[in-house]
Amino acid sequence: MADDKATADRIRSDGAITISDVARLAGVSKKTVSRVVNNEATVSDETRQKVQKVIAETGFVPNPQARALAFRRSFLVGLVYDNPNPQYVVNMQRGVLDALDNTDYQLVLQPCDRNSADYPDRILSFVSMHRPHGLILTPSVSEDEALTESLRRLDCDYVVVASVPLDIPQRNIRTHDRQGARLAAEHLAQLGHTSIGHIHGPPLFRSVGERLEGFREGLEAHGLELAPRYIREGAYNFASGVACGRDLLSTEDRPTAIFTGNDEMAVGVYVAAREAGLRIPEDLSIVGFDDTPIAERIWPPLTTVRSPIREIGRAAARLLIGRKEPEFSDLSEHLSYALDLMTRQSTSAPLKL
Amino acid sequence: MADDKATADRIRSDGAITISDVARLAGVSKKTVSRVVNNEATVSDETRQKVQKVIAETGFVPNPQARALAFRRSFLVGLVYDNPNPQYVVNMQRGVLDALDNTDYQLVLQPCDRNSADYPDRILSFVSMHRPHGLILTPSVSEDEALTESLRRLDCDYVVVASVPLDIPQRNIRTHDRQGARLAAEHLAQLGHTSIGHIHGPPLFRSVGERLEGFREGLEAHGLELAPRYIREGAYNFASGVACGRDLLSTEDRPTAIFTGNDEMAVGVYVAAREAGLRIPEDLSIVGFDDTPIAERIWPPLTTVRSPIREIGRAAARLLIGRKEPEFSDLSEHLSYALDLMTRQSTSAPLKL
DNA sequence: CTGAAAGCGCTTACAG
DNA sequence: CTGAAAGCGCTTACAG
Repeated sequence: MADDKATADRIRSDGAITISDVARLAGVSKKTVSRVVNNEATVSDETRQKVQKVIAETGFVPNPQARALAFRRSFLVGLVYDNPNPQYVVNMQRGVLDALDNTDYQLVLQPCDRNSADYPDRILSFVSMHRPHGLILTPSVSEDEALTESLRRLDCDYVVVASVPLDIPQRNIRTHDRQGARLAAEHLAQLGHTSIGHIHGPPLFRSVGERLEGFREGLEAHGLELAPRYIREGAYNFASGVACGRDLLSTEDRPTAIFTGNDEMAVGVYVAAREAGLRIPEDLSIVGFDDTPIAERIWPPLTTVRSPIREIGRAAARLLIGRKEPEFSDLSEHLSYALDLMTRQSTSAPLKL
Repeated sequence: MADDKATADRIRSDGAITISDVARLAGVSKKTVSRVVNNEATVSDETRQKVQKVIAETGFVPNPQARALAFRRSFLVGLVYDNPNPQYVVNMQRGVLDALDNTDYQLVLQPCDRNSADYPDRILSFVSMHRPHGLILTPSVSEDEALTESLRRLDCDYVVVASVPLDIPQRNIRTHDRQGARLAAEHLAQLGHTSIGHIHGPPLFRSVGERLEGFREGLEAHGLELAPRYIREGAYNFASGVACGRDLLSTEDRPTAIFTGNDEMAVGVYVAAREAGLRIPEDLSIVGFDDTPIAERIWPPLTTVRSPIREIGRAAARLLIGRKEPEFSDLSEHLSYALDLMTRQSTSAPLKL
């Protein structure tokens, strides 16, 4: 009783309970409390329960800064991205935050630009300064094998999200862009299109090649060809969609359908079609990629390949933190994501069959 | 020489230079190095230069975890938001990241939901656990005075972004939503509209009242009235824009122009107009708010009030970290932001004058 | 203007 | 299975 009061008095006035308080209250050493907190096996059930009881009663939460200093590793998870599409970024963030919810980890943002002078250095200096628990790399940075090698050298854990197998499976969340693009091709082929164009993104993204090849394969499966004169290179943004769309639609034997590497460029093609006096889908069918919100809001609503970005972000974060947390360890079935085709009103059979 | 080698040998093999290394190499105490790093005044020029030279040569970067533990304050800046608009979120993030660039601070994301059961607690427990350098609060969380009071009690610094004066000026970045809405009203009045509707957002946001009142004031300045039967409450999202648009346009004496509280709802009104067989802008003029990317991508491009969100994010972060960094201290002229009207093709004179 | 000691709240390395 | 000591890399509080 008197003892309880005396110990209570020693608890700091700002209300923060420390490991020493818990140790004293439970009548064990700090090291034992540490063992319980870190879920180490070698603690007797009796001791563990005694400590857990005190932790629950006091509301003790270990100080992340102190743990980080001692562990030489912080509780930050870095999300590294160079995707110009805000919707992609937000969805990925949401997925990661879903997984980090109710854990000790915090999400810190690391946008980057592979063309910038300080490109890998900024990321690497974040890593060596802050020693994050790990990094989640999204395309196209995820495809920079020089970067991942540097991370390994710095002993920094990471997960890559990519459309191709890039790293050991335990570090790779795969999206089947090739298969998704094939769905787009089959859809257009089944509608009866034969003159079909494609606007792809910057070749820096490995997904660009995957989508192109998947699309080509899908057409070939229906005896169709993707003619080189119907292929254009865009920049994954709206303006390049407008420009490439104008270009493709200005030729005499223009395509009757266009598949774009993302929704942003598809929306650009809408503008080019309008300028050319072409109705969608009667005169021109359009298929996008990503299923971002604008796909549903624009008129006519855009047929597009759906990529479950939020789920992918969640899986990536779980994979990263799951290496230590046992409850997240069974992820084998989530390492790879198939894509769907969202069929809307921007596609129909071509008029001039 | 032999001495140099001996000291060099003592530097840890993982390449991390510590304050002790710098102190030894510069022939001063750790405390003096600490003074230089933290820009404290009471160091002689000679000593300061000696230390800075060693810091430059060794590439010493103070360990943020150790500093955080000793300072009882981390180098994290939390961005707290409950805005459902991804574009707003991304732009705000970009602005904050602009300001944090080349500083020691990292951005951590704290999305929240004021209707959730763990609403303020999750934020407060982040604060008491991670002791962030400060928080940036955006609408509508920024308007929760119970939250800011709790933050002050926890001795947590913060900056609020809001359309009304909410806190002491040193903690408040203001956006002049009222004035922006007035611009929208004047534009429609000058075009000759007299039956004008308004779809506002959830009253939880103070900006909703500001925009409504500013719009009303702008109309009244032109002798026009905002009739209660032309006012609807939306949810700041696409679906509610469609629903409120349908509702407003289904009446016999429907308005010839609609001002919506954000672009998302404006795009919803496009759908309702299309369903009702109304042409934009000939039969119906629409004005949005925010100037998000969709405003330029949709057809016809949307006239909307532009809010410089990225700049606001930058100013908020500079204000927060500027309390200590002298180079950011002159911010008086950036504490308040006027809005512009982006006039595009969704507005014109009404047909039935 | 400068420094030696103690401390921030944890974990590691070691011992038993 | 458990603990005492030392250490992580800084800053605070104090002394001079």
